[in-house]
Amino acid sequence: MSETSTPARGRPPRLDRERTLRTALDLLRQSGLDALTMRRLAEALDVKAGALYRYFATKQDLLTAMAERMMAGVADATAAADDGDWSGQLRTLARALRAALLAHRDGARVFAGTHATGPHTLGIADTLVGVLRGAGFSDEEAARTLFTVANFTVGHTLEEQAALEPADGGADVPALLTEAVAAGTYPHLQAGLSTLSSTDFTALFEFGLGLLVDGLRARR
Amino acid sequence: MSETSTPARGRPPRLDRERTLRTALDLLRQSGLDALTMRRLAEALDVKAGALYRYFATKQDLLTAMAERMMAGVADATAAADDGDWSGQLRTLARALRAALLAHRDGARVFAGTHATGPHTLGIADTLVGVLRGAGFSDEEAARTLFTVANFTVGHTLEEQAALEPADGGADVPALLTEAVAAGTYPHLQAGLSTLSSTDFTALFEFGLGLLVDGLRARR
DNA sequence: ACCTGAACACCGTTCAAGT
DNA sequence: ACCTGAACACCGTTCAAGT
Repeated sequence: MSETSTPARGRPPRLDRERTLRTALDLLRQSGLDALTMRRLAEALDVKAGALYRYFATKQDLLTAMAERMMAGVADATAAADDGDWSGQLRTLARALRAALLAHRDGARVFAGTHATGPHTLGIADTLVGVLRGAGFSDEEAARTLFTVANFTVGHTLEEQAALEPADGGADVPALLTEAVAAGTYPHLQAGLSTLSSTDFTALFEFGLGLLVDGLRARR
Repeated sequence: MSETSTPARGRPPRLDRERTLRTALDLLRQSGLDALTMRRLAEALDVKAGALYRYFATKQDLLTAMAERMMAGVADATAAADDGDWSGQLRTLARALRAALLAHRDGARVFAGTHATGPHTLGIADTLVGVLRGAGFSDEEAARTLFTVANFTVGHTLEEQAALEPADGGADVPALLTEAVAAGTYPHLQAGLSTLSSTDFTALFEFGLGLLVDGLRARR
């Protein structure tokens, strides 16, 4: 009885899902999604690329596991908060989801590109639906709200992280927008220019979240 | 004076942005974004891949032009509609945006992965902001609503089109969800299961859009 | 049992050279 | 001026063979 229950015949593995996952998330944080290749990940693990396929059937599988792992902190952050009624709890949940995506470089792109169905992801979903059912919303309204809040949050954070990246293509969006608007063609965009080129994504997220919550309140 | 104003010295080009763009959108419709490679596009145009770079600096450039082209029909579809007050016009705009993304395979993925700032895209944005300003919302509220509606719509359609794709990885999401929920671990998801595994994305979109509109109404 | 070596079938992009 | 040929520096994935 040296350490584990299974006999462990042959050499002990140098690799496992856990170490691979941690290294992949580190590499993501350092280099971004486009630089996260199976070959570079293997190199960081001091192994050849082919070896990764013993633990993850495809790269997509690995990305799904990464997305699920990103959701790990959300439940705790939510439980810790003291947030009153259903609307406060819903806000807390949505903010924690955005924060979890923002906590990893390209987090929203990874999450949007996969379909995580692990315990963390399902736990968050269950909690959110539970908050709404507890507040008297129907099962159908609660389920639809889950999707609406998730889709809005992911859509928002996708934009937010895209705006944060260097945008190596050249001119950034605000600059292009300012230029196009200056020509006088888009009067309404011109009026909202200061907000449109603002980088206060938190205020923007809170605005959208506020609309959803008020819309829900009107339905009770 | 044979045909155009410019002298056209040398052979007439076999390629141009317009034909390349049309062929690229055709290829997208037939094969999806993952199969849209510069090499395959070149083959469809009966040319070698290197030739494409005379018209588009990078693949990202081509994708941005495709995203802009997808927005072409939105303004017309919006103008044709007879939709009453600001809330009806806002709904029409959001529905037309979703329809434009759905009209092309992987449309939302293409749109989300680029930052189109062409006249169609800016025209839609200007119209939406104009509707809200005309209804008495502040410039800031109008601009923030633009982002909220766009982010929600793109986030929703990303999910919708992902659910429509074959999902070659194996079991589909509803199946996985049903299985996980059956274990009894997620009581609230279990209650909403019929809605959660429903494929009525139009109803889902309308629910979210309705929340946003009602939220806006509460702000006037 | 676990990993390497080596290959297969691709990618986006560049650029000298041809026409 | 426009396109080809050929290369550069990569990809994800598979699988016989080694240890």
